[in-house]
Amino acid sequence: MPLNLHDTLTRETREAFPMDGHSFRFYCCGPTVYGPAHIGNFRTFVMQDVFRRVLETSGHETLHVRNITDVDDKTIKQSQSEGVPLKEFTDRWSAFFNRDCELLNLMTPHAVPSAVDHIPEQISLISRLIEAGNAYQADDGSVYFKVDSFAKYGRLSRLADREITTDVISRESSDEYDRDSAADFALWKARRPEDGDNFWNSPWGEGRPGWHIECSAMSMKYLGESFDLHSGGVDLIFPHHENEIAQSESVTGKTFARHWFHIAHLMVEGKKMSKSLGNLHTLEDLSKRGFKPQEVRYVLLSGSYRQPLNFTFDSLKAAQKALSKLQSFAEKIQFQAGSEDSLETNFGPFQSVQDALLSDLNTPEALGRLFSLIRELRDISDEEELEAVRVGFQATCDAFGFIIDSKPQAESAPEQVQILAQQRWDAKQAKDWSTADQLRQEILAFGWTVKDGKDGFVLAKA
RNA sequence: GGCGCGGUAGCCAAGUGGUAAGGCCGGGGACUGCAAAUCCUCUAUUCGCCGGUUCGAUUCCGGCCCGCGCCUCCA
Repeated sequence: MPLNLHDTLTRETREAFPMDGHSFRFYCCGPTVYGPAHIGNFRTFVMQDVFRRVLETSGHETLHVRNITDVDDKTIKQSQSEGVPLKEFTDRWSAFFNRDCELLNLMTPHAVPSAVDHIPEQISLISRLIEAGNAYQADDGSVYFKVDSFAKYGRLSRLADREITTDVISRESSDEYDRDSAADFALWKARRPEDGDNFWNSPWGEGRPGWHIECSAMSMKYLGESFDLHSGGVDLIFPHHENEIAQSESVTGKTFARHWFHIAHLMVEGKKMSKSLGNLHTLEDLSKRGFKPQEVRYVLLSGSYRQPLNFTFDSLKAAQKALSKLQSFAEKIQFQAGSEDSLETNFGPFQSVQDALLSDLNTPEALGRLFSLIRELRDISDEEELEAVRVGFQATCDAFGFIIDSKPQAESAPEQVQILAQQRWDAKQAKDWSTADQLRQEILAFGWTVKDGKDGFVLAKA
């Protein structure tokens, strides 16, 4: 069964398949590294990760590229205000981003190119655009893409016939760059005093690349002039992806990306995330509030990627419970998580879960089926059947990117607490209930709680 | 104004032209010295409002109300 995925360009759900019949090549617009990424950003990256996982658990090979945007107005301004060189600044936030990705169990892309590391490639692309008559240098030294030169401009966003509103005109007049038409966008930005040391030499003088050109240059370098799929948040449809198509196809004359995959935004408590509302959560913030990255991942997968998803603390708590339910199931079937070096492809009894994922990455439907199946499969005792359940559960966890293990790493309690807990257990074995209860209170005073099992106790933070 | 999306139980959220998945919360039960965990079970005569098409619509069409996104560098 193939993976069917909605395509923004055609507005149809189409089969996503590798054009070379072998490896699925796709590009994801990565973060601008000027601060910590928030969970809205990660909704996009988590969905892209699941997309890759669904391909790989279906037996496809992938070639996954995700860039780092490390030069733009924000990175420059922010690094300057901190008095740090741009590279040092962006390296720091790139590392921070990578750490968050690891915490969320995102598979590492096969290539993670950065804009600053690909200045020559971008310059080369711009040169070709000028030669082909699709770009021009304005009086201020900047180079712009001539939107009128690309007939298909606006096809992706369907904004081709949009009117120039007063809003746009006022922005244009306050723009510090000169261009022929308000729709034209910068490929190369001439050096300005406020850019400081952050400029590079080019055939058009000192300056820096515009935003859109980096993704064209890097995607084509690593994936070829024509590749299988391009992805990002919905906000990138216009102008970013529209501009990438114009630049790339003007140069190559070939279809840039065959499939466009866009992820809807995350809302927080029914509202758009914004700094002013104070609802821009990061993994670090949520961790301080006691929530684990995997729980965040679960919430991000609990809604359809094509619809805005409402993030609430209630849903985060629901995710905790739901995951512990999977944990219980894993313990019941004595599941041991395998290595993630290669993903399991045999879903077996969990086939219907994979089917839901293959149906336009319907993660909520897939989760629904997973929980229904768990109820049915938990009482299987035949060892052969049980093994098939374990394998299928592995494939399921691999597809969602969940790490479930039947042996949870218990937080090690202070020695004092462990001694008390052992004493309590001994008292309990001696049926000395009053001593046992008293010790439970003492343990609680240390912030720990005891859970009894058949053969012993487990300590957990209260 | 232009383009686009959505309104499903207390919350999150799927889905279908044929009579509403799943998770959380809540109720009941089993188990349990206590506690927790775990398991079983129950909970929308109804899918924003009003019309239309149809044997039948939450699902298709039209109108209305409400919310949201994008409209030049925000995932």
